[in-house]
Amino acid sequence: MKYFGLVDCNSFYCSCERVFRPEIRGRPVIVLSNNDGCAIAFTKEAKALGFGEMCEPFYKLKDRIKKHNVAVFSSNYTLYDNLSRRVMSILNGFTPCLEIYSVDEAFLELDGFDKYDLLEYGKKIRSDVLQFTGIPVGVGIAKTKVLSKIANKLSKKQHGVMVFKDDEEIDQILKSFPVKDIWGIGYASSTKLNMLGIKTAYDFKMYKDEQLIQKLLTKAGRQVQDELRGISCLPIEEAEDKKNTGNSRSFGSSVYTKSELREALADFCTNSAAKLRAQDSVCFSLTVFIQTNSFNDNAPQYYGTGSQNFISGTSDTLRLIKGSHQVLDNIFKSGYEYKKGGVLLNHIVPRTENQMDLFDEHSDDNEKLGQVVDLINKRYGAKTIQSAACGSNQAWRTIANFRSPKYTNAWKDILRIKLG
DNA sequence: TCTGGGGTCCTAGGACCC
DNA sequence: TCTGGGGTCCTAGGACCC
Repeated sequence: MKYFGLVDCNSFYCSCERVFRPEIRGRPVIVLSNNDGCAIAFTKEAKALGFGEMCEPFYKLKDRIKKHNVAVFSSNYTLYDNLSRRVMSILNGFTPCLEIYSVDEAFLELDGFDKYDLLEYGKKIRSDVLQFTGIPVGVGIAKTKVLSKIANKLSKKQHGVMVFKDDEEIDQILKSFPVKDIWGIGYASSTKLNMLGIKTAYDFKMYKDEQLIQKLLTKAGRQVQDELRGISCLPIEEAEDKKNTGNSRSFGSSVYTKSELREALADFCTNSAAKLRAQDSVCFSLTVFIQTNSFNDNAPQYYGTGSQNFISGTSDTLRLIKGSHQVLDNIFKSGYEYKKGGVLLNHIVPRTENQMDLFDEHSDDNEKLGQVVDLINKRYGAKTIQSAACGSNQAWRTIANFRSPKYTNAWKDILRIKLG
């Protein structure tokens, strides 16, 4: 019998901050999004104080944060990525078949493991991850991915581990599990299901008219229904190369000029190209967008977007920057207050499948330049070397007033321990 | 010019996820 | 004053072909 485990890190970003700051354990912690814009992660202590609404603007929370002595951090993605890798490497020791679903979640295939005590196995996973990384996790184990998600959610009340084995017990749980909280059922689908009188996961599981479900929720919704019934439709998916990638951000402060946007786009291209090279791929097309502040009702609004195709695939930062600037020339309109922009790379293929073009002047892309830049930045820290097009003025740079040190990847930030 | 049936490929946009 | 970023999958429909 095959089982699926879902391991999910508790309040992951907050837990990462706590690993190197023992004094804030037990204290409420909140982590902010880019530009310290809004709150995106909360510990259970913070939730108990009434925080926890996803993406609530930081400025609205300031007074309450001060009142309750909440520890606040800007997001520190380098730290979170690093700790995520450590967690995943521990999990890899528990199964040969691991799917890293997100920075803080992974599915484990447990094929033939039911001859062991799955509850004990779950506890062992939990205690090992905590011991070796300092990150607390919850473990849910069931016969399908959708059910393991539900088990995981309930594990929070069960000392961190929940195993679904007994069918009657599962039905009891599904009867009090709202259909809108099922993995794969979002707002649109749950509204449709509610209109059919389906309120709980159990209602959905037992609903007989499968053709209607297929029609209303498409194939994806039908698979969720079967997964609730214990019929596995969603296999573990091995990591694959990204099919699209990109980089976009809200600006630290508003920008008005084309030259500032050129700098920001150069920065986005630099980040995106590094991602491409990291998976040894090239892209054939690039999309740029720029937009004004949609929250400001009083200012004129504009959203500009445009694309450019490349004759041969590329991961050359300089070529991408040049392309993004050409698109910008087409879409830029002066007189607007720009607040956000981004670059998306499409039609990505492995470098080995790149189609060269005899008449393309770029066919001799300097791959080695990119590789050397990546190596230098890896060894000496991000942005040690970059294109001058990224500029130095950078009013658009992200604001991060509460950023923790790079404990795991900058020599100057490594903790020192004094003995005696 | 009109008429039919069958097929592929591509793109935009919706829905969902963390 | 201050409002996140990065993905995937699916479907409908247009363009094109025989």
